Amino acid sequence: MNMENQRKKTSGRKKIEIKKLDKQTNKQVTFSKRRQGLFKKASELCVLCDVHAAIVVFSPADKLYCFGEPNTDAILNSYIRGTTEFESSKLAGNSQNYEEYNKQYEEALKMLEMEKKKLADAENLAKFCNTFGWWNDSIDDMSSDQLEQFMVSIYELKRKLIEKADEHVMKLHM
Amino acid sequence: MNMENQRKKTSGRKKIEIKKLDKQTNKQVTFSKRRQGLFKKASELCVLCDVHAAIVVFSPADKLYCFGEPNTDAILNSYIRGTTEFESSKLAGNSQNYEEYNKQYEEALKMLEMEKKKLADAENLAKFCNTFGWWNDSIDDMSSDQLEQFMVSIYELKRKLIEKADEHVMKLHM
DNA sequence: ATTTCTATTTATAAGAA
DNA sequence: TTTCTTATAAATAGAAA
Repeated sequence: MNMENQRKKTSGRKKIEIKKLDKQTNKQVTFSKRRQGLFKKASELCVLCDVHAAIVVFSPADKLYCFGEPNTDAILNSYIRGTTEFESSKLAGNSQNYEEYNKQYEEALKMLEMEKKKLADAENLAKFCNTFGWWNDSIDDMSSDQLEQFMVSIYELKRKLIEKADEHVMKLHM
Repeated sequence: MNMENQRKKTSGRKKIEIKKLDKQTNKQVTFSKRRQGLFKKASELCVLCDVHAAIVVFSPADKLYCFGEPNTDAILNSYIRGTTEFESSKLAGNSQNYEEYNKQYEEALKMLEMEKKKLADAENLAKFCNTFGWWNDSIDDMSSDQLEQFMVSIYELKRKLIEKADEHVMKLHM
């Protein structure tokens, strides 16, 4: 390549901020290009992953463009009915707007599970205590054997809990 | 950087043919990545060109993912009606889906709150037990996490204690 | 299922047609 | 509105985590 007199034909791609484009013409061109890119990406996704998808876009001039694999209507029908071939219960997220919401929900569920697990442990301890009737009778009434066994068991449990505590970092109310 | 012994950490991106991926795991990963990319592109398109769009995709596991600007239902509604007006969706199916979803979330939150309350109670019990030396080892030197685990585990004990403990016994210790 | 890392492959902003 | 060119910005395949 003649570096000496080979001027760059273009300034090349420039970084742009993702915000509403001002110039109408530029907006049109960008829409055209990016819509093509979007549909291409969608197509590749469908082929590569063997999945169905549909896209509906309205141009700046309110013209409708759509993509569908196998076809737009089929996909949208599935979505709208939320059933047929696809169960609505498999809904992973209703839209990008719900994503944050969804995350919160998942988070809440996760924490709930952890709490349940903790309570399950407590339940085991309770059963253990019931076995020795500690709460029905007075400690004074326990035989020395029973008492000793009880304490040993409590120690064991406590040790396990301490070990386990290292795995969990719950700061729910700390 | 040491060029001599600085091995490339990855082979880098490879060109791939756009055809159905065979390996299930790879398909899953690719789907996740490309779906994100697709939604991002859609989002950028909507912002840059100030337009509306919606995407519906079913994952390899038949989970539904969707994107919508301003929201999926509105766009699809417009598409179906063949109009450019963006009315709020009146599609019962989806409304129900959302409501059901919302209900589940609220439910989860409510239960989480209850669990939190229980833990708070357990904490009080732990302090109580410690105060009266019910445990041979002091729990003072337990880390907060350990302590919490411990407290959770004796939650059930506390409940039974409150239910069955003799007022007299309690007063003896107090 | 989502995400990290990084070498490469792709997509594209500009400018002009 | 879509296309061409090209320098550069972005997306992402592969391997793990």
